[in-house]
Amino acid sequence: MTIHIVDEDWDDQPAPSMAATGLLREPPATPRGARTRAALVAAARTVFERSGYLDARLTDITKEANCSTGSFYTYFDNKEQIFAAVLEVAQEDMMHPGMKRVQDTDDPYAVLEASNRAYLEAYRRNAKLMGLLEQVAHIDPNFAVLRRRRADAFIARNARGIEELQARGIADKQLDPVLTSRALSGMVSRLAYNVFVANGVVASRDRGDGTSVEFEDVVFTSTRIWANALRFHDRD
Amino acid sequence: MTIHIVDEDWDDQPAPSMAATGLLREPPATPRGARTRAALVAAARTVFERSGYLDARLTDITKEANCSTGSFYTYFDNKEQIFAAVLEVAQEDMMHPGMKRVQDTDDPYAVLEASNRAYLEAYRRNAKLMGLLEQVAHIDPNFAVLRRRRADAFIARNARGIEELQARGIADKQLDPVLTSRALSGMVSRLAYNVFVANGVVASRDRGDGTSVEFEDVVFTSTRIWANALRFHDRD
Amino acid sequence: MTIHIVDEDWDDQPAPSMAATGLLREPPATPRGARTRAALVAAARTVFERSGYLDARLTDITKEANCSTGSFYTYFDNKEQIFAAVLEVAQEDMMHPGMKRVQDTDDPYAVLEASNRAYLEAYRRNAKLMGLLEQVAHIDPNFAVLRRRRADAFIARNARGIEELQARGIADKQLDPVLTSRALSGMVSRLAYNVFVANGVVASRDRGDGTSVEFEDVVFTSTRIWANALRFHDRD
Amino acid sequence: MTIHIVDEDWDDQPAPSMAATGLLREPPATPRGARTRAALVAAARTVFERSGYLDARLTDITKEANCSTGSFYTYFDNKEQIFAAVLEVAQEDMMHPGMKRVQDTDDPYAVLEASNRAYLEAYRRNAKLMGLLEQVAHIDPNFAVLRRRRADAFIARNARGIEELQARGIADKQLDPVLTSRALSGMVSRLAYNVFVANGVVASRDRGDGTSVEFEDVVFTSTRIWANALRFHDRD
DNA sequence: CATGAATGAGAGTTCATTCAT
DNA sequence: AATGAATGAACTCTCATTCAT
Repeated sequence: MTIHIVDEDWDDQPAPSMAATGLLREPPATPRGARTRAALVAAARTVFERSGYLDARLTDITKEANCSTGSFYTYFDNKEQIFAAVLEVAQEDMMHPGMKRVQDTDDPYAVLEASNRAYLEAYRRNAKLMGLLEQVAHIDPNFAVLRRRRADAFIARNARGIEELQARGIADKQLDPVLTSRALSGMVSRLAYNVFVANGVVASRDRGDGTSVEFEDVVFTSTRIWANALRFHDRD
Repeated sequence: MTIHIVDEDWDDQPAPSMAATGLLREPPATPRGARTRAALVAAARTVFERSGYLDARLTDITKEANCSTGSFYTYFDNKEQIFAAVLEVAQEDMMHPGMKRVQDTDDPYAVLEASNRAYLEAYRRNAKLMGLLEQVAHIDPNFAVLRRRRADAFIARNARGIEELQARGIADKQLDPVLTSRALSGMVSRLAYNVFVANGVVASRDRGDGTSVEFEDVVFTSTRIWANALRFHDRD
Repeated sequence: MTIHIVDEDWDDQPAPSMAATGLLREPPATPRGARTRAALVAAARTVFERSGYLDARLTDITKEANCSTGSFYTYFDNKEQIFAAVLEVAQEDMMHPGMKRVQDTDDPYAVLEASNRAYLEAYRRNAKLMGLLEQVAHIDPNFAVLRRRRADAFIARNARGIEELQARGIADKQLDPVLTSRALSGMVSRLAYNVFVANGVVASRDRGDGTSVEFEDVVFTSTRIWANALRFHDRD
Repeated sequence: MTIHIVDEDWDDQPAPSMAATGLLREPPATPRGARTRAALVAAARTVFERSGYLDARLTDITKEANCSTGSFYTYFDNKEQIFAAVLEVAQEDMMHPGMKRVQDTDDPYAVLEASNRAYLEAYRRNAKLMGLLEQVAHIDPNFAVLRRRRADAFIARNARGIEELQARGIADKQLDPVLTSRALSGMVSRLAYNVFVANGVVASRDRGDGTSVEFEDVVFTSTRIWANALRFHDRD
């Protein structure tokens, strides 16, 4: 079975992703240029994660990269574009999280679980950046579109997975596959955001309690809700 | 049964709401003052919904309200504070959406559905504002906290509902009530956002397809997923 | 002998003083008015002493006086004018410090000392206000003139005293009476400022040592320097 | 002998001077930058002397320096900081007034006189700026502290001089060295202020008389009062 | 006389972007 | 390619003063 649960935010189709953000420039010609560009992107990630997208000033980035203001414009047009470049780099890790796909089993629950775990691990690993993307998607329509595109691709695929399961009599036939896919995919990514991002940003300053949730609990609950929602158990 | 499905964003406990944003000033002493203040809040909502939080200039608001910049500062300290006031006003509508609570039935499914429908209707009615809140919560930590607080109250309540159902043998006992509540509440509010807000913002400019989702489908799917996830049907 | 050492800042000729600051308005007609005006002046002193002249906002004063902004303009034209009114009131105390004039003695040193002590006591008593006047005289030319006029009157009188002593062979005849009067009067008022005002404002935040000077030491040193400078001792 | 009469305002210990105002930024990297910065400082001095500290607008300064508002902030944080820079430059001249120190003589009176003359000449040369500093010290606590620190260093040194003279039997032993140093140092600087600054500011608009004091008279009187106060003459 | 809302010119400050070196 | 100074439009916020009630 091919269900790849989840992910409104990332897919592994690199093609459309950056087209959305618009035309990264052609790569630097000289190795020196490549080095500078890379330094800028790395610095940008650092600064964005430290200060947030809005508060990051271009000069913060160039300072962090040990280069001049002018050099920035040799490689990027503006903040938006370098943020896209940061995403580009991180995408690698989000996309190929090295999850040993549980392909050998036919147990849908096991597949679901593996998929969720892989996603949540990647999310946790890139939590700061995911938070950033969330922020930026709410600020810059271009990134909202980007985010949306990726999500839609995922949703579509999961929707096909659901359909398949329905056809095989394993999943609740009353559910609309697309809408259900949207709902459940969104559920996991939102939960990931709440647990891995917001807990760090919001909760820490606000709560005294130990509301930290165990990672395995998140995996288990996400998976079980998916499975329940689709009524896997009814097979039995 | 007392489950009041969902809502990460609003609850009907007025107390903590504005305390978070801090101290609205004492209300105007004269009717004239009250009128001006109200005009400003209304203008603010208009401008915010038109331009978004970040692009809204204070002068846009005063212009819209037909008053001077100075008057703005008679009633508010800054953009943040007037946004809180806008929320304050809208809260009313979100809180008491006039849902005829299905109290006469003991059917958990019916209760769930009524609750979801009421929530989704209110969300749709205030879609622009909800989108705004989402944006601002990602920009201003104060509003992130505000949003979080409200959500937590809701989640806690729904968690108790779930526990109760578990005790009565109606709901899947394997699920952690709090985490499940978080996941499912988040699912509905995220879905609402995607359907009522993002579709307007993102889709319109980007999609040619008729991705508009029928309202009733959203109600049905949300409810069914909730019910399935908790395994209501197992009773039968 | 008639020497009345010191004071660049105050004299007992009330007449010219306020003319300089310009026309306090005619006093309120009704007793209620008088009360409001008095409240404003008292409040102004409080606020000025708390925040300094520049940082004192008119609304701070009216708030402190429990009256409306509008009322302020019933009695004063602006901040300058109410400050003049504050000075007017305090002048009383600076002018008639209840010093039992040592008239019965012919010992110039004793007279000097009594005069200095009386001045320094009054200065210390009104230290905050004196500091304020110093500040304002450096900001508003009108008050610089006011201050100058008062000082000049004093200097002139002391100059006459010095002349007299020179004539009697008690004081150094090489000294120009007016310039000497200026120098020595200025010395005492500056010392008073440094000890009673600046020590509180500047030193406290900056020094850990106990640089507080004993009041009697100030009296003694001032007096002895005056006496030495004029060469009283040469008589012996 | 080592007495270096007077000066509450300036000393030649460069160390603590600017530390007080805090952290001038690192100097411009290019000559062009250095030119702009210098132009700004010069313009600032002009504008400050023309309009006073309070009335000087940042745009007045940039206009005078023929540069944009932005450039100002390339080199300074605010008005306070550029004022410190103006002082920094002028300090040079106040510190090393080219006074041919009368080192060859052991006559305390001659030393005193030379010292006073040098100080008063420097004061007169920088009269406008000294008036400015006086004003600013009464407005901005940072500069009050700065002024105080410098004065204290001077006072301490002169106090040691007085002590030495007392030990050698040349100066009145009844006087407390520190307090006396304070009083007499203050006397000269205040006199200088009155004669060189206030006469220009206040008198011009207010007096018709020819109150202009001869420079040599000021030197003579200051010196003689110092000498008398310490009872140099008693040696004879 | 008292009230307090309304006014609006004008100040400081930020920072993305340009461009001469 | 790299530098970093220069730019200036744009924005927020203050507060003395006015005036209708």
